[in-house]
Amino acid sequence: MQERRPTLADVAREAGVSVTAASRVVNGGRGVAPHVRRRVQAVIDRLAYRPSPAARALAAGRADVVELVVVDDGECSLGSNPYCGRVVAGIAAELAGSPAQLRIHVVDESAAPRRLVEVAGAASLGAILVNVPADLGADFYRRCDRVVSMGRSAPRVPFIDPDNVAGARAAVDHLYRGGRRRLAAIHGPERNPCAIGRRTGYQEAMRDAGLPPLGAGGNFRREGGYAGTQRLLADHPDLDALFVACDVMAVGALQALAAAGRRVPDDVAVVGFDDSLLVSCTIPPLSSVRQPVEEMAATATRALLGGHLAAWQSTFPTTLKVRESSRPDPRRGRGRLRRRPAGWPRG
Amino acid sequence: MQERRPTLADVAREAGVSVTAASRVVNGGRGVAPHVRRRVQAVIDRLAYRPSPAARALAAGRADVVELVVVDDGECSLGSNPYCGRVVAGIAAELAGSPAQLRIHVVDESAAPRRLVEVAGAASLGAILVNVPADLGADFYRRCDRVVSMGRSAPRVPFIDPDNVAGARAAVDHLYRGGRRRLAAIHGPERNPCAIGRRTGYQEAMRDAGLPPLGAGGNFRREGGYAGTQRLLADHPDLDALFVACDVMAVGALQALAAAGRRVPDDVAVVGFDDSLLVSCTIPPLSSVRQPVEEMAATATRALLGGHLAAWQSTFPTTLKVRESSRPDPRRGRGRLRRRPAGWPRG
DNA sequence: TTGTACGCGTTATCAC
DNA sequence: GTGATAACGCGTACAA
Repeated sequence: MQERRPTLADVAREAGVSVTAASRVVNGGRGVAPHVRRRVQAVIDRLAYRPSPAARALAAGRADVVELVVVDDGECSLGSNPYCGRVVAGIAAELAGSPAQLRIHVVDESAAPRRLVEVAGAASLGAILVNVPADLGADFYRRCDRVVSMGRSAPRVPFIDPDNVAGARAAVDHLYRGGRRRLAAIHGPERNPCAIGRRTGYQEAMRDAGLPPLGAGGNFRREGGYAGTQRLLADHPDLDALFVACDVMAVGALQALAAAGRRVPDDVAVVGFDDSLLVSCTIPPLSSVRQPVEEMAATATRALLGGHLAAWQSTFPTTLKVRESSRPDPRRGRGRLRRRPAGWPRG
Repeated sequence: MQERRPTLADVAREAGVSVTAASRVVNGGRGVAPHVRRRVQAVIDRLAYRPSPAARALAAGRADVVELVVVDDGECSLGSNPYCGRVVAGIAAELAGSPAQLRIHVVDESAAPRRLVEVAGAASLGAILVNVPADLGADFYRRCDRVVSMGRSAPRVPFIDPDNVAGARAAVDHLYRGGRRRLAAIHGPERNPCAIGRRTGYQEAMRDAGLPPLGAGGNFRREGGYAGTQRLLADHPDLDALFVACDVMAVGALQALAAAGRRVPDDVAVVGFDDSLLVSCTIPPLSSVRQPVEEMAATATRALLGGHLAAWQSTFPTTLKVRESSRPDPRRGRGRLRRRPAGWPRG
């Protein structure tokens, strides 16, 4: 179907120079006379020469490939979780224009330990980890230090994460200012680092506000949000606000509230976390704490390409996106607002 | 950080055989004495030998890589469209276990013509195309015949698609049996092959039912669903069912209906298309025509790996998933025209 | 059945 | 500034 692709040797011969010179031109290397460079470049364009990634990888001992490793535990799979897609989009955007490419490994939870060893051994530019448990992250890091974890991992593993604590605090703050006082939360998985941060933020903010924390445990699934809301409604029928640790669960919460006959936001205000594509799909549209996943993934990618990763880490600010699900109820008067206690977090 | 990875030569030396024999064992080739095979295999395991993809690609002239090409036109980006994630998941699942890997190219609409040429030129195992317009698909096929388009493309380009026509018919059928007679549709982009199939199915089914088609054009975005629904409500205030060409638009439709004070499914039944993760996020849960995207992507991948792609094509059955948004209204008799509920219409 | 030797397209080292 | 040339790790005719 296609002719043999032109090689560097073809270019060199055609331009009347050595392959070394041609290689230098291709790679923008130093030590080539300007007129030679121009001549070679012309030939490259004419032949539509593209270097062979395989040969380049073999010779250089490293491939221009960023590995994306996603551990699929049912909650976080590419097919069913908006987060993963955003990560891919962010990496892809950063890689566009560079010769580097993105390779994806979706590994089943059970096969993860084995598969991660393989990927770590074969990684070149580096790897980005999504939903990789801390112990496996540490293991990976031991084998390959060119790695960034999306979200905190084991202590020394480079990571990038959103400011979960501040995000949760902002959500509580916003709900409090809207006059809500029976302010409950649905948390994520017990030991998930993101979930821990969001729970901490909620608890700190509630303590600062002098309110009792009302929490229900959960996973990061819709069903968990639904069940958690049912439990909370049973235990605290008078609750008037919900902070939910992720959008997917928040969707379940909205459904549970609707099923229980509570109006949103009139009876109960709801704020989710992630600001995923789901927020505009609910009725009413969901307030949510935005984490800039695409930018974070792009930053992680840049860090990998850059190289200096020793103890690298980065925390991105989160921003509260207020939508219909948490508009202040006009019936709640300002008079019901408590005075701000000392140490109340700034917005 | 890591020792030099063992090479095939290491394995051969360690096992006391030639590299050829070792290579045969690695690749499961024929012509190796059983006891030799076992001995070599033992060494491979002991050294944890993994063949170098780069060297293999260079020597064999082809890399074990499946290229996924997604044209990002704003409607179909990995970050914001559930469909793309499902494709990735399907390919990844099929590739798990094989040495082949998945490489992702998200190409901007404007850069698509240029980028597709590059990918086609460098493709090895082959490519899977998502949201690639027919003309570009034809162009790609001309340069590289190891390609499958997700959804119909230009005439000779191998493709895999859901049975859009039958899916749409099933949706209309279901709504009709639920007693709906003022049955409108919101279509997808004018020239999108999937959208065309769904529109055709709707129109055929309506004709067969002896009902006048009521259609509004749209894109595949939520806003399009919202606007289309508003238009339809304005033009046909008595409509009692909506078939929407994709879930994302259906979400918009649900919102528009809610804003207009129409109850779902009591006043208006809604059926979407795709059965994406959105269906369980709406209130009420959305009936939808399921297309098995993951399986389709896996099948496409298998086809690529298999090789015989000349004029290959495959159409997958769609199945209607009935949920709350289109439950038959008990007040409606089967086949009887509906009675107007009290308090309607308004606005 | 087994082994030798060359080629794949590129980078990098070192002489010129 | 330029150019031979040796790796890089593997597949595979071809010879034994």
